[in-house]
Amino acid sequence: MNIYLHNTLSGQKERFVPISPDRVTMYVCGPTVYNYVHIGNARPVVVFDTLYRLLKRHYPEVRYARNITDVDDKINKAASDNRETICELSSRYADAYRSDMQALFNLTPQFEPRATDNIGAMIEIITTLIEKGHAYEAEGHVLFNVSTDPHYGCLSKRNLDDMIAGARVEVAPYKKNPADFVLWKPSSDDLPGWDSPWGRGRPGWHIECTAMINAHLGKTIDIHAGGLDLVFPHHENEIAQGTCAHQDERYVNYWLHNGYLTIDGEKMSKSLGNFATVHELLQHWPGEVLRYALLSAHYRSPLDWSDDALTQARASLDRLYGALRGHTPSSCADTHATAPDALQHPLLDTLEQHLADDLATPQALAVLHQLAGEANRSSDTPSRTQLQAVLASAGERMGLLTQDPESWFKWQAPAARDATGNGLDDAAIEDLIQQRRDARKAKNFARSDEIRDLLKAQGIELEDTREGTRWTRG
RNA sequence: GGCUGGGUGGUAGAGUGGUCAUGCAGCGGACUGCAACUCCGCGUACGCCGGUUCAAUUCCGGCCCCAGCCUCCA
Repeated sequence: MNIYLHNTLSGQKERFVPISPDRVTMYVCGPTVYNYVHIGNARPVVVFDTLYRLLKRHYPEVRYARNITDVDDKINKAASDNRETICELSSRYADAYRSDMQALFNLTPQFEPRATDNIGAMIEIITTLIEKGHAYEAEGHVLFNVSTDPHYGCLSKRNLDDMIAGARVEVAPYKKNPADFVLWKPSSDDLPGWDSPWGRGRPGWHIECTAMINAHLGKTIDIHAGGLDLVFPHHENEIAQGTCAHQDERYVNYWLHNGYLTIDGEKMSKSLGNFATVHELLQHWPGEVLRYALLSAHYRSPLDWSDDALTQARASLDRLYGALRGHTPSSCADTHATAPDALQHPLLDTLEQHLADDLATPQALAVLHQLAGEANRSSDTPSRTQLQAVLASAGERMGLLTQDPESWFKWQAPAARDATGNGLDDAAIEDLIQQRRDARKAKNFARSDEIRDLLKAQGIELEDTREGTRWTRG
């Protein structure tokens, strides 16, 4: 099966052909850790985690790196505002980021490089760039000279003249060209800094990714992904550095960019302040609902984030998990990722084809619902069990449906749990259900309904089945 | 000003030159002590104006509107 990906470089969907058939290299731009990440920051992680899962099924090895930027002026400012050290602050939010991403059912990449662990590699590249005449030193800074790169602008499809005409480029007096960007800048004593040939200083934003890619994945990699807002200037500058440092060797073959999350049609961003953090959302919603919502639109389209979208995502997952009820997930669920032939069903191939077609997740989700319908309709137990296994495996390809269905239905929001006295615990619920069962046996339906209404007032929904009464926390 | 995307039914969101997306919500029916779950059935859409065509939501042209990038942002 061929995999097709939309490459920002060509503006077209292309067949994916890795440099080596045995090993795919992939790098996703991670966050700057000066705060909790918002759900928009999680979109590329979830989307490209889905790509990672797809690639793992088709290639023997996928080397996946997702960086953490832990040196940045925003971090310096936040730490100073909080009166804590830069290291304390960045470590805390890096940990929060990892746990947030895990809560969204993202697999952990092989490499999670931190900028501050790779300063040496950055200094090396900067030195090379100076030697080759692509960078110059000025007033303690080292700048990349964009006019030495004839291809500058190839990713974002713009030329230098346009950018200068835009007149929004910061024009520092020491720049040869207004579009030149900083590779290294001086640090005063109160700021984090490292010794370098150009004095004590710290790296500019763009150089870290290039250095870490070179260090962990190689000079030329297959896939580099991130949010649309990184196309310019971040990735454009990376290409300039990466190719100029290596004799014009290609830096990245496939550039992938996800669209924005919006709120009321407006881009969610830290600077606008219209964001919801993953940390906060997880107090009210299961992580899987957030993941489903993020996958419900194609990754390159804008996706409007709202409570209604989350409510719909949850209802959709209720349906899918409802079809899985009574099915015990296999103890080694992740074998599905490496053994795609373990289960056979035409819809599994359909699902795989959708995912291989530039991550058509909305269509893939539709396949999940088709499978759920088939499972619900099947009357005999063996075929139902088989369909449930297929559905679970299909869901797992997208990082969904990996939980025990009963746990899904009994999930209680941390926010509700903390508000004591509000939520009934599981034992109290089971006890009331037992009382209701007795009442029903005695045909005391008034009492039975009374208990059901009482539970409903607490957000607990009951379902009477042949095997007994199930309940769901609404 | 330059450059990108996009406008689909109540809603979210795919897709296609002439037959079905799918979910949620809604309506009718079956099931149920009554419900819930589930199943069966139902609905209507493609920004505006032209053009090409036997046929356009889908192709072409124009227009309107929206979002984004050009500055830190996934």
